[in-house]
Amino acid sequence: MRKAEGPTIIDVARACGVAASTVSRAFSHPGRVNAATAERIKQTAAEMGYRPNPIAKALPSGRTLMLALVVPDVTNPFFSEMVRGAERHAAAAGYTLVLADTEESPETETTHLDRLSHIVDGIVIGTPRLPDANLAAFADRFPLVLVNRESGSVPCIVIDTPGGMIQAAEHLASLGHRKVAYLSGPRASWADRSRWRALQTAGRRLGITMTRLGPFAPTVAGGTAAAETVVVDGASAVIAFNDLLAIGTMRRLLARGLRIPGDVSVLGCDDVFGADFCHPALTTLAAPVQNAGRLAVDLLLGILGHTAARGSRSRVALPTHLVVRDSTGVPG
Amino acid sequence: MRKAEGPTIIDVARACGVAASTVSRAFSHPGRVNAATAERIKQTAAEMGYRPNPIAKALPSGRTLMLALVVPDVTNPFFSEMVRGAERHAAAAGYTLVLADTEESPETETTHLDRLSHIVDGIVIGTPRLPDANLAAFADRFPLVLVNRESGSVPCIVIDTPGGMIQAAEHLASLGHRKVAYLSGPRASWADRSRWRALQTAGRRLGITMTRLGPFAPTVAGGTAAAETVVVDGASAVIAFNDLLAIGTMRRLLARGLRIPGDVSVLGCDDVFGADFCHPALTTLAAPVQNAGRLAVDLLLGILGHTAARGSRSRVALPTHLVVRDSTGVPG
DNA sequence: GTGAAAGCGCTAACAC
DNA sequence: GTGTTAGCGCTTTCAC
Repeated sequence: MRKAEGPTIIDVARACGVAASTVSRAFSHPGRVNAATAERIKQTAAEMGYRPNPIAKALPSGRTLMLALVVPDVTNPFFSEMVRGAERHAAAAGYTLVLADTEESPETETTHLDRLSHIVDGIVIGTPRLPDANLAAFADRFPLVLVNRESGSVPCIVIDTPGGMIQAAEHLASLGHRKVAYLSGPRASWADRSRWRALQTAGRRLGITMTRLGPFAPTVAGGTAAAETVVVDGASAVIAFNDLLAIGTMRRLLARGLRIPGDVSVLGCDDVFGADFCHPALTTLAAPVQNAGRLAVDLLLGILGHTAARGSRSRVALPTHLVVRDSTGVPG
Repeated sequence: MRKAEGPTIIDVARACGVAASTVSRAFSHPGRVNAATAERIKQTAAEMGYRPNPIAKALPSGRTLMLALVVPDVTNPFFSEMVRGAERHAAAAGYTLVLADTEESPETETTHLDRLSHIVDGIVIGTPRLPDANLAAFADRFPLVLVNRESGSVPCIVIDTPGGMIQAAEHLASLGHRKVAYLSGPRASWADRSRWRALQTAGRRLGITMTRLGPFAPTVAGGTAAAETVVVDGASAVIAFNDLLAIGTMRRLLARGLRIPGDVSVLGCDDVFGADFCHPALTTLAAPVQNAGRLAVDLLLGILGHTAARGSRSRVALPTHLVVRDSTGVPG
């Protein structure tokens, strides 16, 4: 913004021969003002090119009509999808979206949360790395919605990957795998813990030996280290924390001369951009990420008192489904 | 934000036995206040947990310390990279980044620009779809920086893809290709026009027959249509507007039983996420996108009068380089 | 060097 | 219904 911009509410008021407050009402509470004058005001306001100043509006009302989305890594397609879902829904509701990237650091996460809380009306935070205590404390004094993380009674949108993990394990079991490795992601990640827990349970039930390898960086680059560990471990199939890690692992495995799925079957999580055109095409547990972003904003708007959703359940679980492609097959 | 939050400047002033204006100065213009009192003020402010209110600060100053980045598609990895570069640099300079997705629509672009101009101090817009006239008019009354688009004297960061196109054409010529097709992107795109122009020139010089196919959607999905056209056209090599289109084209070509690069060589632009692990790995013209995002913010900050860069050239061209992988080879 | 006071553009009681 | 009058929290002359 720049000083001395367009006309203010006062200029419009003067032009219409009414008080500034009437102009304000004409816009904010039409109905509390004579229909005819309201129309006349809007008319001249439009002619004068009057545009309400969001900042000035925010000061007394305490609401900026801005929402923030905090993610650990914008370049990760998983989060790009989330950003899109959130941005779309926010824009549709008349909100502006502020984006913050924590680059996987809990400290940056705190800093951003702190700064943003004075600027926006509410925050959606994707796969937070902060401890439960901090999250709870923050949510206590500020509208907050978590995505892909459960923490006390803080409202959240979770993707039921743990549930899907069972399906994934069954898929591998049916192909004949008896020794499966889980390539874990960030230790601070709630998603990682819950996935591993689900996998352990499924393994026991299906008679599969489950081992947990890692942690590895949840990126394509992280797959290099993961692949080495896989070779040593000797599992006939691996389930990666996410698709990026799975893709990176495949690349390295292939480079080391192993066949996929012949020697090792690889299964990812999320079905992000790239999972279908990598080589071999990745079998993965598809997550409705964009939808998660959208619903998170929806939940937040509900908390802010905009939607009928007010007071409804504050934990939404989204189903996943297994997409079988070419990276999994019978062992040997 | 929420009403009745923490302590205000007045509370701090009272606690220190000074005037509110002194507290204000202690933060905004230290030096214009006694060093000792300034220290005492900051001390107690910290103790009381005082946090300056950005909104209140923005009203009189007219500066919100927010910047906006407007892109046509956040889920496109090309723009995710740009977002990251911009976000990082903005955050480092103490600015908050607002993100807007136009979803390839010029109308939405206008709407966003309009809305944002009242909220942020400056705007970076990636590969705008708006006509030059609109862009110029807007830039005239508001700090604006273009990325990947040149328009009159509006400050911009351009990636020298046209220059790189020559290199790409030479690469194909040296492999023996004599008939090359350009798979074009959005017609409203400046990048598309300049790439095609460079290609025509290079084609003439190298004795290559260049044909322009399309336009196609600059996405993986857009590649399906492109591939069909390529088959009909009969070119031995294609250069796609971007990597996504190239990847989509390869998928479809492969599905139709053609060999790459045997039957058709495919060359992309940008070297985005996925270009290295798609199949076959894509030969592409690498663009320093993240850097472009960073520099765009830098240029904008310069315009806002923050950096020494003030008054320096307002058009920065970034070099590209060809990354040869497996999707190009000798024809036949 | 510091205090008092007048806004920034808009909203929200509270009168009339 | 509409005008008047305070602010929202901070910055910024302008005195002293």
